[in-house]
Amino acid sequence: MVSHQHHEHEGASLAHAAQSALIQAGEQWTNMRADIFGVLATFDKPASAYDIADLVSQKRGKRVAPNSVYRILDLFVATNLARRVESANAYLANSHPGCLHDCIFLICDNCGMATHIDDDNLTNNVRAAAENAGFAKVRPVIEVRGKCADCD
Amino acid sequence: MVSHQHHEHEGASLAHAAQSALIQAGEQWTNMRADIFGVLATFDKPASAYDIADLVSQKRGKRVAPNSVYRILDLFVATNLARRVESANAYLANSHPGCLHDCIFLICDNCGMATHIDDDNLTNNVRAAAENAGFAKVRPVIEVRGKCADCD
DNA sequence: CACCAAATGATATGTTGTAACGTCTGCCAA
DNA sequence: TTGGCAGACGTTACAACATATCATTTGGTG
Repeated sequence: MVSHQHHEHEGASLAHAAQSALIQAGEQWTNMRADIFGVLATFDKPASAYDIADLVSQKRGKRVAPNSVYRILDLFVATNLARRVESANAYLANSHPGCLHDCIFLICDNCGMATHIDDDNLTNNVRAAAENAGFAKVRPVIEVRGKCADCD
Repeated sequence: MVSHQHHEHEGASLAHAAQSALIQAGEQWTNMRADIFGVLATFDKPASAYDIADLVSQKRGKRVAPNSVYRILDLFVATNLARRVESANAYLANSHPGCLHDCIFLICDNCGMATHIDDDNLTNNVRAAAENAGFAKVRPVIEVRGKCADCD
């Protein structure tokens, strides 16, 4: 297996890394974006845009509409600050923004908890298989549903 | 790569194989189920439950509610007659019902066309990686978004 | 200041999915 | 025969997820 070294951030360190990555991408780190990233990062399971909208609304004492949240989540996904979990219609903060590669998500059907694996070898094989079949600009979506160790 | 041989059905042959598989599973092959499978099988791209509801309604000259379609699609997925494409919130007929294994779907972002690859080697590696991380009863979701050969 | 671009707000609506309960039909046992 | 049960399907309502459109605010720049 191809070894791959990187830092897993959390808390303030993660927010700071996200801020750097976003600015690096030529985008602004606004208060709204900071709040949304902050809320997203508190989840250990995929968060829906509506969940986030509710919490950010509380935090600000003023309603923030889902569409504003979607806009910013889309930006986060585009800039690799967050990932969309397709099988959950929800989002996760990327624990290593700025480090570009495919992730494999594991989501527990019972408690909803999500974790991720990085295995470039595996994801590259999926990419290769798709390209072999004539696909280009491929974006692998690799998620595994099941029971986590705690719920098993 | 582990070689894997099976028959790819289409048209009436596919419907017949689906019927056999469903009965094999101890379920009934009703007119409604036949109609829904029939419509689903005409698509070469993932079909939403609402798409199917519309077409089946036409075919029967009587409104069939999405609700009913979902019930039957869930049954089809459980019995391996159909697959859910998570990244499209839609469904595909399984071209080899009765043959149980993980599929890798390729979906074109441009035209929506979907195809699938069977690579047991690859899917088993994904399973193994998840089990290694403490997950049980794993169900891999492997989809690749990109541009198909025609749209490239 | 006047202007512009980017970010966010507000409102409406479209799409996907589920819950709850009613009806129909076929079967079987009393 | 009749009563009761189970499975399939119908009907209605609603919840959850997502996008479109246009208005307003904000901060920089000539």
